[in-house]
Amino acid sequence: MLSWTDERVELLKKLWSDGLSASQIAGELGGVTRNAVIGKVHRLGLSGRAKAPAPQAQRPKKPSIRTAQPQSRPHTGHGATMGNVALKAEVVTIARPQVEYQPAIYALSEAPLVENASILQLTEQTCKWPVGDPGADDFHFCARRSDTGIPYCGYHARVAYQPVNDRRRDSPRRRALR
DNA sequence: CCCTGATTCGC
DNA sequence: GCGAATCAGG
Repeated sequence: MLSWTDERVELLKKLWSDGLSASQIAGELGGVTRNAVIGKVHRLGLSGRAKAPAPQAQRPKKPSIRTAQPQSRPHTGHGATMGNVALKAEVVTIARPQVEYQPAIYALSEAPLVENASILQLTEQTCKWPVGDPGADDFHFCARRSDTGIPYCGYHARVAYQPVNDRRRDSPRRRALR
């Protein structure tokens, strides 16, 4: 069993005060259940968080990396004036889900916000993709910018969620329609 | 049924 | 001290 080292306790305190749920913290720490986390929180006297964990209520939204489908396309060949075309194009642009396009904007070559980032240095704006063997000394997190509302940079978002898309493509529902 | 934190109690 | 089992609740 992994013991509560000073480092792990420190991380627990940080994540707990950040409003993460016990199960989320257990997932970050690894090797412990949410019950263990809650038990530790109580023994540390941390129960009763200052701020509400926000309305993160039910399951976290799974960001979709599907290829964006424009709601409409400007009809360039059917008598629309230049002005109309421009107007439609503008509407389409506004309707674009930003998450879908961010991966194309963020290249893997961008420098991490924090070099060799430890989990303690990750924020809402840093990619949480683990790099290397978690047991190795040089283990760290990607930490490239990710302010798209998803926990990964553009590159790792593709890596992380592509399998989900594949599964969706082969869902029973889709097979039935084929 | 998914999830949440709180509590108990054998280890 | 630890955490699984259990409880009460959203």
